[in-house]
Amino acid sequence: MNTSKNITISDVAKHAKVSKSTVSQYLNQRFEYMGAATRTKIEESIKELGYSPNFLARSLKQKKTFTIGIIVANILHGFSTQVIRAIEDCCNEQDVHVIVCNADDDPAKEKKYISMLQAKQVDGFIIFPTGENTDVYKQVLGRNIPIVFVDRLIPDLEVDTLLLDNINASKLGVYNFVENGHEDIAIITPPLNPLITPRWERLEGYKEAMAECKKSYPEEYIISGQLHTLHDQLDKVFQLKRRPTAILCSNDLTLMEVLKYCKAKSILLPDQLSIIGIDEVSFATVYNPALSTIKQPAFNIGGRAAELLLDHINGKSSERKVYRYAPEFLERTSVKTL
Amino acid sequence: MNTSKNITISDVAKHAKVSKSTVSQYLNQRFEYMGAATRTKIEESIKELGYSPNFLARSLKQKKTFTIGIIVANILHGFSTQVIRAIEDCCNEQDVHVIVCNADDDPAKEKKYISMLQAKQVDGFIIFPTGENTDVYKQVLGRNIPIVFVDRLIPDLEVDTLLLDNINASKLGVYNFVENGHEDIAIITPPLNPLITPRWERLEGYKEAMAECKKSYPEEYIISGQLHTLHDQLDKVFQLKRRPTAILCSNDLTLMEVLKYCKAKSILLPDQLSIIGIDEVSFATVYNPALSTIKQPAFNIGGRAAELLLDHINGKSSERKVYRYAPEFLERTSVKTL
DNA sequence: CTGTTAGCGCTTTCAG
DNA sequence: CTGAAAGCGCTAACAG
Repeated sequence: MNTSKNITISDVAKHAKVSKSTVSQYLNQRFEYMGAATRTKIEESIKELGYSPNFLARSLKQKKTFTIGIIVANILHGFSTQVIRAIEDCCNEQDVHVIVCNADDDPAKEKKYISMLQAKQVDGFIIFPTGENTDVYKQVLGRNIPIVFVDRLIPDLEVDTLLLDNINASKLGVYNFVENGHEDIAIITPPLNPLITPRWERLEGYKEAMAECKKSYPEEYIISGQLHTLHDQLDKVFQLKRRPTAILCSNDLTLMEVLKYCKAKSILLPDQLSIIGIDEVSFATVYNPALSTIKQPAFNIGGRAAELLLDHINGKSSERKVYRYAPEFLERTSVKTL
Repeated sequence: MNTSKNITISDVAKHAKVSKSTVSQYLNQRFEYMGAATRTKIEESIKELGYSPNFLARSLKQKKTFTIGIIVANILHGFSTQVIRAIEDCCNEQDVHVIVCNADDDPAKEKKYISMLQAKQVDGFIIFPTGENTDVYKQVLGRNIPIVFVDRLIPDLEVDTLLLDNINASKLGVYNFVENGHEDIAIITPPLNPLITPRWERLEGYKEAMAECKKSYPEEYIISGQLHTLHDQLDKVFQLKRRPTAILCSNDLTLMEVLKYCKAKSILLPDQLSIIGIDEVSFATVYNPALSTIKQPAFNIGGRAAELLLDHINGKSSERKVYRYAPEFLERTSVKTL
């Protein structure tokens, strides 16, 4: 076993008294036309010298790095981390590496990361897009580097996109409230940026379901804004003479805000307020009361995203399309029957 | 802007009518002795051609990838993800990339990842070691690739190691129980693998604190085992005539198990059982009751780990040592005063 | 079945 | 201030 000095394929070749290319053949498992003796010689030399091949050099030559980049809009969402885990599992099986970057909902950061990863010659991208970098996505695609989008739709781009059936996710929530006798149902969501698909789709689903169920709601019932402003907004809603008896939380982060608020104001769940959250959270079952949630099939989404990307990378490409995933309602005990 | 074909430094050189090396100078910000005219010419050519440099080639030449690898024993611990976030923040500032691998508490997987990352020529490692790969760590060190360990001590290795003062973490918990009048205090921990520092140190802290406080405990109060066996073990403990009134959860995962158990058995917190968890959890403040926790300064640990590693990589090395971090007790309402 | 040769795209002396 | 040339470690024809 060597210390310090890097040992290369030539060293192995010399030691085994063969040429570099023969060693290279060996490394790439092309034993077919190789003498058994040669093979063992090389094997031994590699062991003795403690040689390990330099991926960089190989990648440079092959123009392929066996590495993909993931750019996630906001790593703080449980959904993102679950999807990432699934992608990693899938990629590891095929010995492809994954580099994860968190754009922090900042298009400038996203752009920077895309450039960095391109410079690193990643073979493809899985992106949870911030939405404001269509030109950058186009440029990547123009270089024939495949992309798969997750969670958000980007218009006018021929790219596979996987996301929740958000409309139905919200509907599931509203229906459950209605079935349990609720009339005054509010929704809470992060800022309604039109570029962020799930947000407005989930709101849309809420509106549609409310209409279908013939429930009216004052505009204050659409509680939306930066996380830290939500507390004050909730305050206002709860001072309305027509107080909501139920709130649909459009993601895990807003759910946390509602929980914090209720705790601070000693609002008893579910007696004084019923809640349902879109996105599964780790503590849903152990919370008091157990939280009813609408789960995204994060694992399936991540796995499929990885498969699709890997297929495109390997040329097993098919037509690009949008894949919608059905939400799953997990009924627990945070909705009171009125 | 080009499509498909890769454009290289030579293309830029040609377009700008200078030599490759001049362009290289430009890319590396060595403008000092460069004609202003040349500089603008190159700048424009780069823009026009949509050129972006190939990191791989540069890395191959410079024998430096500006990439570090993180190998985490188990990504499911909230602590791990927090530390990783801190490392990433620190590295991003210096434009170094991070590749994260999850060993899943499996030494074989850890070994495989270390090899892969070495092949990728990472400049250094931050490892949450599984503990059973000392020879591999040595081999890496032998190649002059720096390592920093986090969370777990590896004997006989001259490597910076950052971890919690586990003994005192447990003590903080026990003391708080005792101050609140508890006599029958148990601890719950994952399997007591002697190679996994925090586990036995936390148990040790429990024992010491109990001794200091002159509290006795039957051996059943040391509840330890794989997560899925904990439910049954808790059952046994609660059938003891001397039932514990308090449990110290030695990490976030065991805390979850206790919470699940209490929920299943309708054990009321904190009236029928007081609990404190080591490791902060996202829902600690919103839980009912709010959970008292002992927090690790994950952000500081991660940041410092990155700094130390980057220093070693850049040769600004100092003596290797063990850094201990003080735990922080966050008192909330999951401990009842008897 | 094995060796020779020519690069992959970039950096880096060293001349000019 | 700029260019020529060598080479990082590996792969891939193409001969032999």
